[in-house]
Amino acid sequence: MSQDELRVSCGGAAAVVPKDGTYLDVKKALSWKNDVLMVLAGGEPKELRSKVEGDCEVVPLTFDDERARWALRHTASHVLAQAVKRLYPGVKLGIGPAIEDGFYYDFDPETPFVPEDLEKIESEMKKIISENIPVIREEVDREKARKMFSDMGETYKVELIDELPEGSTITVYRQGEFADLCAGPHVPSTGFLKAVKLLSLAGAYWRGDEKRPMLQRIYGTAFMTQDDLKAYLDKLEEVKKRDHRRLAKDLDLFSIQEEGGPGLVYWHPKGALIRELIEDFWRKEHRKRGYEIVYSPHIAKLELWKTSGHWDWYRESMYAPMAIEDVEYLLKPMNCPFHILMFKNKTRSYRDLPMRLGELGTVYRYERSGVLHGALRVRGFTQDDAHIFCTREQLEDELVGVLELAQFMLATFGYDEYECMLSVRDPENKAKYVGDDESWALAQSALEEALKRKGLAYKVDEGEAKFYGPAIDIKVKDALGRLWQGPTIQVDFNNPQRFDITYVGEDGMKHQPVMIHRTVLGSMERFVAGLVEHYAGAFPLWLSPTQITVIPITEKFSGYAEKVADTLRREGFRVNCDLGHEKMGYKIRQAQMEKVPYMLVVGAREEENGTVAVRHRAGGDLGAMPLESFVAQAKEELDSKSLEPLVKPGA
RNA sequence: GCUCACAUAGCUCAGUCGGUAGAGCACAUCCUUGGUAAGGAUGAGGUCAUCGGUUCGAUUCCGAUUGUGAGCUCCA
Repeated sequence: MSQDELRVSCGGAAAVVPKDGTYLDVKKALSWKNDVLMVLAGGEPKELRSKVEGDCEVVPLTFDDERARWALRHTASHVLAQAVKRLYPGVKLGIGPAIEDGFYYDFDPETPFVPEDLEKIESEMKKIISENIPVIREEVDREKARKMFSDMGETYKVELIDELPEGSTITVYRQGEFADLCAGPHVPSTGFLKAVKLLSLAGAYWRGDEKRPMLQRIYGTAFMTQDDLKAYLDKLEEVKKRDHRRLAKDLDLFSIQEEGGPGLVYWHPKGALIRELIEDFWRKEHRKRGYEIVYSPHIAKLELWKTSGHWDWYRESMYAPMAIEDVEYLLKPMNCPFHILMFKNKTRSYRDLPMRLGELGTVYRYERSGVLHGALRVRGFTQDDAHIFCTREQLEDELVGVLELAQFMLATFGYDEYECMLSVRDPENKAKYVGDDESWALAQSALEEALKRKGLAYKVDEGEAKFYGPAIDIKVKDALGRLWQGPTIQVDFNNPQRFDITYVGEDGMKHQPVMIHRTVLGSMERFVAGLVEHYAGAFPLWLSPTQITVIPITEKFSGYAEKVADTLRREGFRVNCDLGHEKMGYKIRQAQMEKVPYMLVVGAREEENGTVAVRHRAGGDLGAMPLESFVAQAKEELDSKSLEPLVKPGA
């Protein structure tokens, strides 16, 4: 082997490339397929177009690898920008990164884009892709880059260059007539893009700062094949089908009324029933674990909110004060001050601790109109709130108890996967937080220990703590793999101080309790909306508003149908007896669309034998079985809060 | 709050290049008595989000307001 050659190995295979060769040469030499987008050389991710730096072991990276995927999509965003520049030369470029499921590019157009423009832009992108333009990386010095982009009128790019730290390598990527300030990496040419699609158009502030100009962002995505792209678009359709706003309307669960005001939820009978069932479950599980359930008012004197610190820290999220007999009152955005007042109502002993006060407390927060979203983000909502007052020594055990409760309740609803975050204070900026180092250390280690004792993996999120203490934030994964804000548990040393609450210890001295703020479900509005999407509207038996529909084949059997329905009602089921004079197929369709778990079809055969022909909304026809047999199995399903149907096909 | 888009019957949506509107589903009545996802007929139902402007005339064009959606930002 000559000195002008480099030896590259890959698994068992090996190749020799010229000394100034690139990984494209390696690709050729090793006959890699075109799905290789990047390589790992000596463990470092490299573009295919970069030079081989020495003898090394390489690993080809395809779309399955996150880095390669991001490179491909990042190139797609450049193609988008190139297409836009070809069609609208006066447009100024913002930034255009790859994101989780695709990419976007921010533009400052002379005249705003309209949705129809996307089609035009997309077909120009396809042209650029078919031209298979090489994507070339180029290092430039700061002055040259600055001049280049200011000559092009790209003022946003110039701003970015000016903010790059001293001594950093500035790179420009060129593809044909188009050039962009960009750190890379990219795929070697535009022809590597096989399936791209532009998805939506939206506003976005320059650098996410609302004081800066609003740019127009075009979102898109890219895959290796049209089939994969289609699968992704189908998934978006599935998400749309499960949308709680759609399903809540179809299933008549809740609404938001224009006449009533934005962000305020109206729970219709069926939605209210689901909520009631969840709340009953919530109360039962809390009482079991030593919680006491309370109610507190909806308004309180402004003075109270000053004491709690809300007036200083939370004012912009609160509804304006109302004057009542010359005293200002505020609608509550949180329940904590009320629970503190209850604690404070009499002298507390260490024997009273831990004191766990729970409340399904309805709070109101002023949310900016643009952030409201169905029942997920609203202005009035009911938190499943609780505050635990305990000693420092009890803190860790209490936190474990909260985690156990949270895990149990979430599992009941079918949420088995979580991501836990430990939100701690920003070590660089301790002034932002109240309380001494010792308290913070104690709180943090208690939270950490509790997570470890429950065997929960977690990530530490610096700077995400509330001003009064560190927290555990749990995100739960739903049936589509999406993450939802779940339980949050916060340790608070601040409010006990502000309200000067104490208990008398064993030593007869006054001590300050620690406070834990915690919610398991979050809010009833958000939780039920999340459940609607998680279950795609098909609630498990115990939560279904109508659990069983009895369908007589003809009116002749309505007597038997009513008898069956009565029996089921006596057994505690929510039953609808469909005596309408439609055909059976029609009634089944109605029940299917209402997502009623069980349909019992009864006709001559059933009446004669005292049976019911059972149909499950997902499992279909289960055949006939004695009514008692159905009742026994369905009761088991109901009482165990089973997520799966437990009624088995009859003989 | 900001950018862009949208607002027609309970729901999903047509439509009017400006002359006060239509379908399917749902609803009501009647006929049909039918074995596992839509039987038939008839009927009722809309100040085309609200308020202004332009016009002989506005649901249609323009403006404002309200609400909704996609995002930015923020959060239970």
